[in-house]
Amino acid sequence: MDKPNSEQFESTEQRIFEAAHELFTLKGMAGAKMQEIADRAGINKALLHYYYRSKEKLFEAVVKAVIRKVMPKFLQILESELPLLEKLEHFVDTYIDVIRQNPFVPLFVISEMNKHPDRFFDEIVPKDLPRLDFFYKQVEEAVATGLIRPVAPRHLVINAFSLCVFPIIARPMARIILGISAEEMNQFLDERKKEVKSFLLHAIRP
Amino acid sequence: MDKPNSEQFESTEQRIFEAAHELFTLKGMAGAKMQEIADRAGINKALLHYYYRSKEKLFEAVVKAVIRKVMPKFLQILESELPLLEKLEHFVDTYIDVIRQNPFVPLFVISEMNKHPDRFFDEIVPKDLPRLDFFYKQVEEAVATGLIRPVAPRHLVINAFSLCVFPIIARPMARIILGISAEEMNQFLDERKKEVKSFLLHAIRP
DNA sequence: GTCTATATTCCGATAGAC
DNA sequence: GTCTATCGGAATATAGAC
Repeated sequence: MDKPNSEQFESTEQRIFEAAHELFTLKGMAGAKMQEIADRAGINKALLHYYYRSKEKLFEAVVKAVIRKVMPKFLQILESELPLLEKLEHFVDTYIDVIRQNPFVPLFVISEMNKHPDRFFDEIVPKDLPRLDFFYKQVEEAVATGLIRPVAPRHLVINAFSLCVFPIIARPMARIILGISAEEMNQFLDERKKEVKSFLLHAIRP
Repeated sequence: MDKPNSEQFESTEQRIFEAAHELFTLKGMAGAKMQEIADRAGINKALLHYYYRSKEKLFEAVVKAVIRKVMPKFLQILESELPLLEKLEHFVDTYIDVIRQNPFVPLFVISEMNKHPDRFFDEIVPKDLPRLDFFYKQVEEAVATGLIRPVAPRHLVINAFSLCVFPIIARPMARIILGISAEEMNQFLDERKKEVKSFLLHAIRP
């Protein structure tokens, strides 16, 4: 269907996007160069401008896609119909899995959000993001019935995110803090799902 | 003692360093420009090269200073002689305070560590960093005496760091997750010290 | 030590042939 | 749609006067 180039199963535009995604998440907006992106996509620099008008636009496209893909996913888990404790376990399991597979994405998003906070709130974050109303209600009910001790629902959410994300995005720093080898660090992260679930559930038990 | 310039109480070299510190932590190596740094230091671009040979060297100086100043500080708290539970509370209190005053430093360190992990382990991280041997022993004893439930000491350390650091460095993201205003986010972070301490201590109680 | 002026390299963007 | 060639500006770095 396409040009008979050996590896050209995806469209050029798609290949550009993927190369840009990889390099932007790795090096940030200023650090990634158009030439590099073109090289990785296996095309010429001029084509970048043909498909996306400017570096700025290309960057925006990547940021927007990442945000719109990642953010709703985890909020939806929290808003699902699962019972509270299973839900928290499910959240930890899937979240840690996804982040370990894409370790640079969260740090990229956090960095860029800090550099241009206004842009994100005005343009990039989808207006229809799930809110956590159901989750909050579920927590309050669990407190009322004595299933868990009294906890502030918002802090519980952020605690769950923190415990999952931080050790992975700050992996080299964690290695230094713990004073362990790369090998041991891998093992440490392998234990992480079990440990975080245990920690979370113990923290909120009555 | 110096030139009688109105604001020149610190040496030029120092002013350059501080300007560089500010801009590098804010924008990263690629994002900060030499011209900007010179402007903020109130001197000429050429002087940057007189004191520090290149942008690369200036950047290294900043990174090295930040790491060597910040990292030992918190490890020392964990290695202090305080009883375990008070120590954890003290750690949370001071750590959250410091990070809220310098919200960009941890993210900067984490980002740069991810970009050049080897450099850090080889050159930048001080060889005499405190190790957490005493802390680990203290945790094991607390488990043995029944003061706390059985927990993996390393995960406890990283959990404490995660809960303190993440919400502050990922502040805009946290705002989006929680769907709250800037005002409410401030209040949320004000509650944070209390909530983290409570969460940590509940998580490890027998 | 500090400045102005300039060299040099790099990078984003465009023109124009195919 | 894709390429080569090139422009124009920005950023790092140096030369040289004071």
